[in-house]
Amino acid sequence: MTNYSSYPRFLVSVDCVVFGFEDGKLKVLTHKRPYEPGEGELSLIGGFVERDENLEMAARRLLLNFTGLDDVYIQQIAAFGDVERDPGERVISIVYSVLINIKWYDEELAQKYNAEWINVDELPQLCFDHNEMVEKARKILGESIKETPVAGYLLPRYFTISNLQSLHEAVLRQEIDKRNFRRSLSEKSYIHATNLIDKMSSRRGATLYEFDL
Amino acid sequence: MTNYSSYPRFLVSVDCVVFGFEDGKLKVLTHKRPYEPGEGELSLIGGFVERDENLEMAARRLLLNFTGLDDVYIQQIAAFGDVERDPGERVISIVYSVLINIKWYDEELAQKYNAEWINVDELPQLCFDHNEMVEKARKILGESIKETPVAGYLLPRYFTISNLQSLHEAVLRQEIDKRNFRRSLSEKSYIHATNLIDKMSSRRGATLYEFDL
DNA sequence: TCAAAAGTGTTAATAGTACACCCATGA
DNA sequence: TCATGGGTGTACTATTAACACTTTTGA
Repeated sequence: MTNYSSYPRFLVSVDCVVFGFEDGKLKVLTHKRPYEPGEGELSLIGGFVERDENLEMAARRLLLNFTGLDDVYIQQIAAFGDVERDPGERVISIVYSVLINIKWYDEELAQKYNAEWINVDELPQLCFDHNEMVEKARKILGESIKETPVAGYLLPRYFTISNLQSLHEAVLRQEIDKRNFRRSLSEKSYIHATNLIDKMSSRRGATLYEFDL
Repeated sequence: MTNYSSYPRFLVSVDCVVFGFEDGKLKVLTHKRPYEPGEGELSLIGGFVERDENLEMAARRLLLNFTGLDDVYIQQIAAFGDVERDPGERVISIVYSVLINIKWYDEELAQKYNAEWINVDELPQLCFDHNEMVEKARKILGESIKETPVAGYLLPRYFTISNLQSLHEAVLRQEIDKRNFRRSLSEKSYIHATNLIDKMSSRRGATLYEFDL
C-alpha cells in the first residue's frame, strides 16, 4: 500500500517539435488546434499520455498517427509545467524533438489535420508556450548536429555535401565555409561517400554521401 | 469547455539530485524512504507536485523543507515516465539538479529525515530509477562546470584555486594540470581574485577568489 | 562558350596539452 | 631547516578560421 492517495493527479501531455528540411529551410510541423482551448491557433503536434505507455511511446504513437511515420528520431527536450500554461486545465507537458525526412510525410494526413510546415525562422505565435518549446528544441538540435549524425534523419538516404551544408547553415543560422565544412566531414567516421552521382542539382554532378547510422 | 475529460491523470513528482562538495568529493544527498513502496531504500529528495505550484516551485519547496535552504541553484534535467518506474502507482517524475553549499545544510533536518551525503562515485543502488537520474544530472553538471560559474554554488563565497580545481577534478573524474587550470581561469570573466588570504590550508597562505554571480 | 554548382590546399590564429621549479611560511 | 601547499612560463600539438581558383558539363 502506498500513501500516495492524497496527492493531486495531472493531465500529462507530450508535445513534439517535428523538424523537417526542405528548400534550404529548417521547418517545423504545426497544425490548427481543432478544439478549445485555443481552437484554431497554431500548435505543435501533441496529445495526452495514456495509462499504459511511457513518455517516448506516447510521442511515437502521436507521430505515427499524425505523420504516418514510425521509426523517427526522437529526443526528450524538457518538461513544461507552469500552472497556467494551458488555460483549459493544468497540463504538464513533456517536449520531444523529432527529426523526419519531410518527403516521407503523408500529405493526406497533413490535409486531414490542417497541418503546415513553417520555416522555423518565421514562426508566428503558437498556442500556449509552444514557441518556447521550439526554441529549446532548436538550440539542442544545433548542438547535436555538430557532433552527431542526426542530420541523417532530416535528409534522404543519399545526399550531397551541399545539401548537408545548407542544412547545417539553416540549423545554426550561420554561413559555413565550404572547404572547412568538407574537411570537417572527412574527419567524421559516421559519413561516407557512395559511388553514386546526383545529376539533378548541377550540370557537373555531385557525389552522393550516406550516413552510417 | 475542454474535451480533456476523458484522459487519464497521473501523479507527478519532482526528484532532486542535490550535489554538495566536501573533502574533495562530489556528494549527493540521499535519505531513507520513510514509506512504501521502497520503504528503507535510499532515495533522492523528492515529492509530489501540488496543484498551485509549477515544477520548479515544487522542487524549491521540497528543498527548503528538506535542507532548510532557499535560493539554491536548480536546473531541470529530464522527465522520467516509465510506466512501472514506481511500483506503488504510476508516477511521472521531473528531475532537477541542485547545487548547494554543503556547509549551509541543516544538520538537524538531516537527522530528522535520515539524510546522508554519499560520494557520487560510491553510490549504492538507489530506489526506482534514481541512479539513472544521478548519472544524467552529473553528466550535465560536468558540461556546465567547464563553461559557466556554477561551481560557485558548491563552494563557499571565498575559495582558493586549489579548492576549485579539486571540485573540477571530482566532477569530471580526471586530474587537471595546475598551471593550465589557473590559466584557463584567468580567461574567465566571472571569477576574480580578492585581496583576502586563506591561511587555513597552507603555511604560505592562498589567495581567495570569488565568483561574480 | 558560358553559367552554375562541384571540388580542392595552404596559412594564420587560437585553444589545449605537457611539463618542473621556486616561493613563503609555521612548526 | 624543512615539509607543505602556493604560485609561475614555455614549447608543442591540435583545432579552427580565413581565403580563391579550377573543373565539369548541359544548355
